[in-house]
Amino acid sequence: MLVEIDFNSDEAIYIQLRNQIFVAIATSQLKEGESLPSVRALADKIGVNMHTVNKAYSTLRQDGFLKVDRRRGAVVAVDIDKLDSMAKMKAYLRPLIARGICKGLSKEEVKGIVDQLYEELS
Amino acid sequence: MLVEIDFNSDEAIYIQLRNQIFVAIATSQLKEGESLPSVRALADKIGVNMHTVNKAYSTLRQDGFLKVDRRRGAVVAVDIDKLDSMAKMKAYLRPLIARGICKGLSKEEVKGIVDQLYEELS
DNA sequence: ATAGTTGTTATATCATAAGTATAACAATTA
DNA sequence: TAATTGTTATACTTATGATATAACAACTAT
Repeated sequence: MLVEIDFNSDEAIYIQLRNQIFVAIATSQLKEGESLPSVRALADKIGVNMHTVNKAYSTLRQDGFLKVDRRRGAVVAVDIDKLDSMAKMKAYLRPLIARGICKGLSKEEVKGIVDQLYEELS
Repeated sequence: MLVEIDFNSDEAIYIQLRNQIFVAIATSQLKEGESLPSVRALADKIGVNMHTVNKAYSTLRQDGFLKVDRRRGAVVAVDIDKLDSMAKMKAYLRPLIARGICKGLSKEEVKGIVDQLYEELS
């Protein structure tokens, strides 16, 4: 699993890290049951503080993407709650779609992008 | 144009404001060429500082949603750049779609939500 | 048993961003 | 002339992100 952090980005490091773990799980680079690097190891690898990685792991655990196994560390364990996931997706999507409509993007164009991303991330 | 700010939200006030203006423009509650409330008036109405509203207006201007006419104040003027808008939409969407795939959402389910939002926001 | 590693928690510090508070400016409007 | 427009400047407080040590209980390996 490769990690690329942009230190000049306006996006928080732990958010960048979380997003890349999303992508890694979606693309099965990280599979269910697989262990993630330890917070200290990953922090050392990408050159950030331990707590920054820990924050990413903590939010991922709270949002049902990881579980902590005392023996194996942080383990990919996706908690499936379809209704909740649909509701969150809709909430996250609303301002984005509104923005797109303002800019004249058609429903078909947006759905085309969704298709591209599913192709890219599945 | 009604504005609702959640002061307990983790989302910045000027971001909440910007998102609601996205929705207002998309739903034609705010039409092309129409004037927005003055920064002072809107700030007073929703109970925040003038500069918070000004920051929302400034980012909207920078991103091509408003223009400033000295005579009429902040005016809705959407700058259409299809390629740029598509690229931004894809960039914003990527981590969201990755998240959805992790949670087992199908391409059809996501596109269904897009349909709902276009219905709701057009 | 000892030493090391796991995630986690607790403080503390620093830098940046968000939000507030006044004040002023040039341009426009009534 | 007086008031309002967006904008800029300065200063302050608060919240958050990131870093830095340090420690803890639970587990692993030697």
